[in-house]
Amino acid sequence: MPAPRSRSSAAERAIRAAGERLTAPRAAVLETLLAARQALTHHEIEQALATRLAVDRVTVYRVLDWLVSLGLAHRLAGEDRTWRFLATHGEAHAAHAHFMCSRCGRTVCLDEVAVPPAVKVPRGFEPSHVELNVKGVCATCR
Amino acid sequence: MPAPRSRSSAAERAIRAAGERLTAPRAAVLETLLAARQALTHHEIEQALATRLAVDRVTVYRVLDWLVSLGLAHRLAGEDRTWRFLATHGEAHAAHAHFMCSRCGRTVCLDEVAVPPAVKVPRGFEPSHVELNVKGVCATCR
DNA sequence: GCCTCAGATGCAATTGGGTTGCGCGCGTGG
DNA sequence: CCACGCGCGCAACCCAATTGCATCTGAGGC
Repeated sequence: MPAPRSRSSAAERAIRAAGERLTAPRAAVLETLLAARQALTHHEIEQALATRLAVDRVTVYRVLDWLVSLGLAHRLAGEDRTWRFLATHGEAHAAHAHFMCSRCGRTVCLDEVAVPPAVKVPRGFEPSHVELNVKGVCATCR
Repeated sequence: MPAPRSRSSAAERAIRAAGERLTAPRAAVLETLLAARQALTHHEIEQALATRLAVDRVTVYRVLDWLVSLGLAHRLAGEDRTWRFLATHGEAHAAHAHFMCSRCGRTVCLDEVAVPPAVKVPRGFEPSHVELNVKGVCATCR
């Protein structure tokens, strides 16, 4: 049960809780990610921000890197060779599946699909996490 | 039981069998892929070719695209936003897992890991194939 | 409330993987 | 051996992402 719209947004609270400096670009980017129902490209984030706050392209990149390093966001490499970002909604979802549309690049989480928690890898290799990606065509592209 | 080095290489035979024009760059690229024990970047392929045949950068890209469209090769998007290619050794391996090193990008097949053949996706979505990628650090990078 | 400064931002230039356009060359079928 | 259409090489281009640097600012200390 989220508090009935406190003065500080969930994004701001998360940044404060992490003991990091709270700035307008950071809050805006994280809010955008938290509100998204699918993985967003850098470009999509920039567009979403445009209506509320002018943020430099480079700053968006840096904020995203920073969110990833803090564990507040995920970075996904898509088929179109662009990064897509996803907020980690508190859940430390170690592993979860994604659906990636080969036509439009749209990427959504598949929470119902189980991802093998551990896999057998060659001697000396050290796995950090497992990604299960389903490629195909999304509903709107069909 | 491969034939004891016939006049035509496996690559040449595969191209002929596909009813496609056989050219030096095509044979050389496919031979390189078939000999590789891991996924190769465009750059790695170019380097491997350099010792035996001068092939233009663009030609390598086009040959690779062509191999993929013929189903003779796979294309993988890596974390470093570069394509990596893998020969499909005859096996129509619909789904198989890969290990990707976050440090050097090295990508190898994990034949022992089972990939779920079918997954549940949202209504209207049409999955074509499933990719299971294990991210981590490889033996040489540790 | 004001000062300070490490760290965040904005701007411009750069990198690098990948792609495209086009004329020439060559593999293949006749 | 010839003709033709596809594949090749060259050069220019595209664009996501990165880097360098000067300026600005959030947040703790006074």
